[in-house]
Amino acid sequence: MQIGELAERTGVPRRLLRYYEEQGLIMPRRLDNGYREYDAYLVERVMKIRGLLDSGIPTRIIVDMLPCLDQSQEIVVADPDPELRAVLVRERERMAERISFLQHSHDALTRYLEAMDVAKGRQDALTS
DNA sequence: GTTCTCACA
DNA sequence: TGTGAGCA
Repeated sequence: MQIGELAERTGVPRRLLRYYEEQGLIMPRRLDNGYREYDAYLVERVMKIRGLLDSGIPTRIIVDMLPCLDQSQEIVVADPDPELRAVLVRERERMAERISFLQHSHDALTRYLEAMDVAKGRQDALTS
């Protein structure tokens, strides 16, 4: 598929897809006319990349994680870099903190919605 | 329609 | 990290 279709199927603007390519996140083939040609599996990959970026993971780290993203076969790490591992552990900790924060916000929202429903119930009881 | 690059928030 | 503009 061409860039327009991938953009539509992933919800990621064409401009951004080219940017991801520039960052080494995706490598489409080229047609004879120079247009980019994307394989179908890249739809999922782009969405996973989006998720990682939205979680605050920088592109340079996502590049290193690429083999784990296309989870088709077993992950083989040729050269286990201890430094990269340390970076990834820190990222995972930051992610856990954000998840915790979101969970608290989620719970607070749930309580507020319940309070709204209670208020609505009182209102209905009065006006009926 | 697509490509690219440069500038900029 | 991501966008806008101008060009071919």
